[in-house]
Amino acid sequence: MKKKENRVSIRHVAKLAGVSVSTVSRVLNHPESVSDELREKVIRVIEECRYRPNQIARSLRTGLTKVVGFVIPDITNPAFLLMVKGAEDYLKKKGYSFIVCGTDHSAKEESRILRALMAQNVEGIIITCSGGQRSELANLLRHLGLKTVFMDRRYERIDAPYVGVDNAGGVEKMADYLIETGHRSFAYLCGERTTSSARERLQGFINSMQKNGVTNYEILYGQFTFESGYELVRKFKKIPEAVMGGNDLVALGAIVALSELGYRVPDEVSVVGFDDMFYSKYSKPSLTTVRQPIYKMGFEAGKVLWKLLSGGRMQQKEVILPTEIVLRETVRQR
Amino acid sequence: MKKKENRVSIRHVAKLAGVSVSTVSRVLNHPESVSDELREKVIRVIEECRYRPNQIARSLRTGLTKVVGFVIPDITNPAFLLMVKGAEDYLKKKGYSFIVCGTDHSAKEESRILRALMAQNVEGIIITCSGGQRSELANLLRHLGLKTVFMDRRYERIDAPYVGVDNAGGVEKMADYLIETGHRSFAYLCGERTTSSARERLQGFINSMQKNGVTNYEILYGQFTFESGYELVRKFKKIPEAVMGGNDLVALGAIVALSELGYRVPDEVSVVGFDDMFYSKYSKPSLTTVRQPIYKMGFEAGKVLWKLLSGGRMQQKEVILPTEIVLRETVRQR
DNA sequence: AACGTTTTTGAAAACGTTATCTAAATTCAT
DNA sequence: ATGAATTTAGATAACGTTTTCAAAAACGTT
Repeated sequence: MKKKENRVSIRHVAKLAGVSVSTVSRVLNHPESVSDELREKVIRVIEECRYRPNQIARSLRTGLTKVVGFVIPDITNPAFLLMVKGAEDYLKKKGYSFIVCGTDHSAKEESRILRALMAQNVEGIIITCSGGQRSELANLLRHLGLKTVFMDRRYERIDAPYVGVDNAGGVEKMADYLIETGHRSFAYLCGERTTSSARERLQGFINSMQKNGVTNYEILYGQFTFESGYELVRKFKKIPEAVMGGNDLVALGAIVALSELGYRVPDEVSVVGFDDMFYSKYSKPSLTTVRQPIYKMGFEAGKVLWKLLSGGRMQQKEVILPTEIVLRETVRQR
Repeated sequence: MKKKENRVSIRHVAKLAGVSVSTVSRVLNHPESVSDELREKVIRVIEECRYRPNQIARSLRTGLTKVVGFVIPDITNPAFLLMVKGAEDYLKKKGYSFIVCGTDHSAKEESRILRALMAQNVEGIIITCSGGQRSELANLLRHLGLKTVFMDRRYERIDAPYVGVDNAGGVEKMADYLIETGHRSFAYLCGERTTSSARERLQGFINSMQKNGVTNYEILYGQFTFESGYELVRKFKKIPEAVMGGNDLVALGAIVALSELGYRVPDEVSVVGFDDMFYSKYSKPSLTTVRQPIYKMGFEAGKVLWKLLSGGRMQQKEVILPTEIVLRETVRQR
């Protein structure tokens, strides 16, 4: 049996190549500054003994870990992970690795995670915060001095870049469409108001109502879940001609509650969502909804973080992506 | 403006507390070995200046990073992430942090990721491998000497612990049930045969057929996707009385294909799935399926990895979790 | 009071890199 | 050729910890 599989270090390489440690390091980091002869020799040795620089030692020395963190409310929600994937796809080309953490929607867990990330010396984070405007988060971020970009959900208490979608614009457009197609009474099923997205979407709804002079509407508050949509329907004062879900999940929940109550969708009630999540096109009837570019949002957030990390000054504090309405079967055609 | 927010190091603490660096380190790692007096003084200082040990330096010194990696085929699939969450919930109590990587079902990407993980000096990994029995993976793992546990999908070419569910048993039980309830002809819609789960489930189906002496069945091969279920139905030689999906997604796909073809589920054809994913209970009609304890599987995998990391010898190379059949609306009652 | 034991502390050496600084070698202009 | 300017290479000092080793202090025992 071999002695013990001790990782090969830069020293071994130096010795084998008959050069100094410095030279090997230079070959790795500033190859142009070493003569062709030595460079080739060193490279050969590196490949022969399959040397890989120890990232830990490198980090300690340079202070740079080439790791970024993601903080999202729910590690089990495909939407958040699609964002993460977008950001990763951009950032991995720049040589970064990733730690992704879920907070279970808990502010306390969020703080814990942020500290842990800091102890791991991540260079920066992309965060979709766990709702609320708790000052705790602001203080922590400020104190840790962590480069941060907010994604999908705003956090006003701190001056960091934000990338999201045009929530208000999206539902406003959809509400306009519903009015155009002859719907006259509405219900809006709002998600957690502690999140900026819920507030913005609600605002979009209100904007459309006011702009079009319709007053026959009802707003119910709940969460961004299927169950919430299901329950909220049963609290309607009066069944409206159109119900708008805060996202696809609540819209789907609303649809089954409605059909259990004996209302046919879309013949008697139209229902729309927001997200265009995977399943929406397969549900029966397939869901008319506002599509948001989730992956793209992550990708853009990645870009922004990279700009932050590479020291470039931010020209814009926000990037807001457009949404698109996708027409399917849950809206009655007149 | 302050000088520059230089992180406070163990040296600062030592100086402020009027003790040596060693003592501070000991307070952190072997508190019992330092006198009460000094220990308290040091702890006070640590808290006052909010000192947090630099994990990087610590890792360099000890060779231990307190980080484990997860490698899964698709970072966007809630099922995989629920497993990950299970493992994290166990392992975070032991002080670990996590890197989770998706391979996009690509063996090549998988290799790349494994190397990257190694360069990050993760202490171990939990992997749901990207299908196939490519020797590449075995070689890599062997060469890297990474502590590994396989989750959900077996990989026979290497002698590492495996935690999964009783795939064969689950579908066998379900098939038995379908036979009991009077179904006489079957179709099995198999997922990627490069995965052990697909093979085991198929085997369970065949076991039941043989045991019960039924020969009137058809096996179709595809993927673990909604679309695959949808397409496979159109290739039936003859519509069977019961179709079993390799997972819920393909079952759901089969249901819509079937209803588009004019067959009513469950009155004319029964359909069952495997997984009991989130949406299955809400689909219309709600899906009868085999539930597997996804979160628990991850949790157990976490346990096993921890045993590996803390040097304990594995008493068992495998942990196989039981499945449970959940009866809903897609099976005709006689 | 003298001596061995044990406990508590500090100095210093690692861990594997990169960066700074100086010495040697080369090039270039006279 | 000579000296100045430039390029190339090596020694060495960090980075922030933990651990080893030895010294100092405390404690018993005679």
